[in-house]
Amino acid sequence: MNEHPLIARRSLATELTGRLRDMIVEGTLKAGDKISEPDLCALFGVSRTPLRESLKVLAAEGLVELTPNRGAKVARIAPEAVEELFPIMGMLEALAGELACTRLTESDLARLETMHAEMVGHWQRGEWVPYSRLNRAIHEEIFRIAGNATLAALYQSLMVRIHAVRFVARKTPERWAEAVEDHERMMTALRARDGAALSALMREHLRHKADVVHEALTQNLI
Amino acid sequence: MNEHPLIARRSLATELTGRLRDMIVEGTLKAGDKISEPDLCALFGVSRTPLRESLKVLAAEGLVELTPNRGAKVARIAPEAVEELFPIMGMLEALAGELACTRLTESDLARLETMHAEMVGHWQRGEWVPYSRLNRAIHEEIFRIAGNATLAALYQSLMVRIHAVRFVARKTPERWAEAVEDHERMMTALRARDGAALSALMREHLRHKADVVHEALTQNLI
DNA sequence: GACTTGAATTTTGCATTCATTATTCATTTT
DNA sequence: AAAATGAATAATGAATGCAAAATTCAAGTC
Repeated sequence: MNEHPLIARRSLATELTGRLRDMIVEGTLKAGDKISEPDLCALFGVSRTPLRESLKVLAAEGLVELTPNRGAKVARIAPEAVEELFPIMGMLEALAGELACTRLTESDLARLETMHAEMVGHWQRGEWVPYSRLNRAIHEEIFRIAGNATLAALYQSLMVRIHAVRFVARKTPERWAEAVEDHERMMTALRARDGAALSALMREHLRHKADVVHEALTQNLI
Repeated sequence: MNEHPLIARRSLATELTGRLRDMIVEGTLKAGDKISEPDLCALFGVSRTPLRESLKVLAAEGLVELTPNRGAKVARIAPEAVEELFPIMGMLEALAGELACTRLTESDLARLETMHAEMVGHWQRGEWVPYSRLNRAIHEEIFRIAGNATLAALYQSLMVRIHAVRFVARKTPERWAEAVEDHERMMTALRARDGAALSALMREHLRHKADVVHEALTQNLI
């Protein structure tokens, strides 16, 4: 059925919003950077109208700061804001875990087991980048299994806001081991389909993550 | 100090965003309504540029649906989306309650006691509108006490999304009594500064609220 | 009479233009 | 020389203009 999917048509503003969001998240545009409308217009070859529309959207998302008559800057996330976000994200992860337990199929579990094993392998070999990627993928998979699209989208949007601290969060060996240990416990709870336990574990896992970031933020400022 | 506060300057787009959001939340613009750019421009006496910017922002907030080349409609919230939102809001309320318990001062508690007593009075006299207003105020107060601005803002933005169901949620006498009972228990937990208990209660309270809405949605469609 | 077809009209997306507000930089003043 | 003033320049905010797309509606076909 529906062999010919709708031809996706995006407005320039929508396209720009995505590209700029990527540039901010990937660090091409750094926190605090002034965003010059003329420069970006030249870069993308569009006029100011769609660019300004997308800047307004990014401002609503909290990625850009708009000051009247003074233009746009890439939002500089305050350490306090990060510390406010982590408990929230912890709760969302907890909910995701709880829901995931109620809907988990055998194939879901098998997939998670594979991903988990692979992630642990990367940890054992000290491969930070692929470890991070799988870590992220596992969390996303749990949200997918949870089956609450609004929840997943909300988590995603909060995750984007703290993009700046991703690089800061270089874990010490102890912290890294702690994170892997958290994941081991999470897998145990998943196998038992113990929603309450998984929920609590995921919240604790996020609390640990918050600690890591807090340490990084208080030691060497970004 | 600072007798002359900064003169707040808002762009037309910002002003429009606020006004349109109010119109949608208050029901002046109803869910599913087509939003005609020329009409609204005439209504507010502005050109299309700032109006379009504000529509883009409202679309990002989920209040408006924009279809390429086909204009804007007031977003029609799907029952599934409502059911996805309630567990999320429940978690956020739970977090707010937990945090509030750790920061609650005597004067905070006194204020909540007053509000609660007044709200119960309205319930006893069957005064729905002032009851609702105080109910809302109490929840907002708990978020204020929690001291996490990001959390409060997030809750607020989700609350706005389900504006449409506010009117549906005409409680039956039993449901109304249940809600008041929930609030009684919440006050008890607050007095004892029992964060875990309050957290659980607030989540349950939201679950009840979700039930009321679910009943309304399945019986008579909006 | 219901269903197409296609021109006329309206609406939308984007570029351009104009007015207003910042910013920069040279000049003057202390 | 440092600070203050003001002209020149650049950037932003908003309106207008224009091309492309969608909608409307009347005429034609089955």
